[in-house]
Amino acid sequence: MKRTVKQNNQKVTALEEDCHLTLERTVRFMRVSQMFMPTLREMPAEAEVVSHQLMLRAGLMRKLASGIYSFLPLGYRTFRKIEQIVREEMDRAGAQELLMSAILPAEYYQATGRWEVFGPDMFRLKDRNGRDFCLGPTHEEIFTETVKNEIRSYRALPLILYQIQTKYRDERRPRFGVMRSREFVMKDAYSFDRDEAGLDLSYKKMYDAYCRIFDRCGLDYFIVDADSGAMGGSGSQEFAVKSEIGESVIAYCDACGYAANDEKAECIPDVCCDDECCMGNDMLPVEKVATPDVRTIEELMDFFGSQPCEFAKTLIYKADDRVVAAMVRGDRELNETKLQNYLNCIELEMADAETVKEVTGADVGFAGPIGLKVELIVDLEVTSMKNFVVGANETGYHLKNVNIGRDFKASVVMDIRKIVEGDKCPKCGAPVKIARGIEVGHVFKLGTKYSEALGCVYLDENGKERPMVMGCYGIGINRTMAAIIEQNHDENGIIWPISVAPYHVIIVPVNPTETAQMEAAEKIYSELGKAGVEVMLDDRNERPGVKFKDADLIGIPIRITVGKKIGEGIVEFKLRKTGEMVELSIDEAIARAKAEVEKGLAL
RNA sequence: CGGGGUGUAGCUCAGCUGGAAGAGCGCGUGGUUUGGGACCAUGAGGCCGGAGGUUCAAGCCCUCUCACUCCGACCA
Repeated sequence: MKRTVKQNNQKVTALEEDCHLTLERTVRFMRVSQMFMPTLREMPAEAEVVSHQLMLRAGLMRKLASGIYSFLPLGYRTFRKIEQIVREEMDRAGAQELLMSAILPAEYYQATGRWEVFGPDMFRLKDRNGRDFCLGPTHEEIFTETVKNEIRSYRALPLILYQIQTKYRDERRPRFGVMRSREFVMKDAYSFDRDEAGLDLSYKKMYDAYCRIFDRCGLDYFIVDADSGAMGGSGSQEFAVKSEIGESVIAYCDACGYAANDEKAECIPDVCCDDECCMGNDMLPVEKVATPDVRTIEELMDFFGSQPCEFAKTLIYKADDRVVAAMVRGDRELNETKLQNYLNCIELEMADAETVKEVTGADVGFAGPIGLKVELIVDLEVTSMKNFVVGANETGYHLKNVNIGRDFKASVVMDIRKIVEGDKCPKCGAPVKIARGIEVGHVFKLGTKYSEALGCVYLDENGKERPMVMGCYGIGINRTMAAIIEQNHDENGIIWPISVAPYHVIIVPVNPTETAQMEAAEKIYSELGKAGVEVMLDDRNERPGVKFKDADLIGIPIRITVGKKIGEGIVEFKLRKTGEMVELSIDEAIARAKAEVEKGLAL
């Protein structure tokens, strides 16, 4: 058999494109009277955010322990549909699915040092022989190891592998139901390329697949530049669903489309206020001012009667084993991620009072740059300030008219502040806005961090050994599900997009004791099901109000109500999303339902 | 990991100054109902989170502990 060198931009035939594998096998009929669907009338006390409340109320899931949930039939159907969308789009992008174990031996993590880095966030256990294992919090090491063991030649690259697997992280504070849980399902993909150019192609494929996935899920999302954090690597973007309850803070620009999360967002230095204190003034002589009990910026403002931007604050940090100082304008916040990246440390925290005293010789609140013995990282913006106030490194005193360059020197000047609403966009200069988002997906260019640590190498055309260039790509399935609910609900319950709805249609006979109504309902039920529509029949002997409330709560996109007008052959057709309701003949209702479902799945 | 809050029926919660464990909803049974979470009758359901202590007497007071939850810190 002739061996061919795979290209990252390989061509596939139209037939292959059409027939990309789908594993979907779905029950299409469901009688509500038979269903395990424990809906709750009242709001569960433990739930704070809407998605969490609705997932419990609609009987999608139940809690087993803090941050650990079981999915019930209705919830699991949607869960699997999201998985399936992810699967289809990964397959379409040429990634290959496999499944790694959830329980993993410690040695792989020890090899990259992450056995220690993860710390208590990792669920650890021992086998009967006392060997260390963990429940996998992420799988970079295992994928890398697997590929390392099997791939030798550049001919086998590029390669993208993925799995949809349960992950375990012993979060310090599980929150918001499934949004931050200790057990969750993640799609994680890993790309292996010969070089950076190959990585760029693989990354782009995954990026495009992600856009399709979140579009199909009906989500409104940002794609933002992100910090690659402990993952290491050269570039990273986050897919964040717009939501007030999101834990990612995003700076974005309507003018040019720039978006970055707040850890990453680059800050353009602002000239602090007006010409009064900044522009063209000569440097004034330094003055020492007694400022007893004046420590915070607010107190300083009162004391000096001036603007916060006429101060610079000096923050003392502990970075692993060393102590450093960081300086930002008085009204700014330090971006710890930026500082941490520069310092290349694992732990970064504000120094305790004792350390501050040791380093500055003064109590907390009087730290300043002059005479400090430790490394001093100064924010870019400070360099444009003149004659400003700093701590004197002496309890009870500040210094006035201090100037960088003349009075003290920075070890390094760089952007270390946090972006705020109204700052200049780093791309185009327009004022940026700040929003919150739920991180549902993340793509990273890892580079060779893991392949080098684990010896995942290949032989190139010249027989030379080179580390594979890797990328990794995650999507939180549970979190995506919750995010869809956050963006698609009203006061009555969930409003599923058709693409992920547990069933497409629910048929509600108003009075199940009326044979005419039941017969018509049964007919619609069987015809829709035969046509491939997923359909529920609410055949419970309940009052109509109960059935309507449940139908709304569980968010079935299309409701067909069979009531009194069945004598005239008329039923009611209602869309959950718009509330639009029309009276149609049975056949028209069936046709309309089929059309709506087709439209909803077309994306 | 720090700071708060809450643990009483399946769910949501009340329970006064320490003195016989309650309501609404849900559930079983019989009946009446049937267009937005019905009504009547009747019934089942409790280690008052756990342990210790104070007291003649503890759901209630004290100590410890566990769980859940919120805020913060932390978080590929």
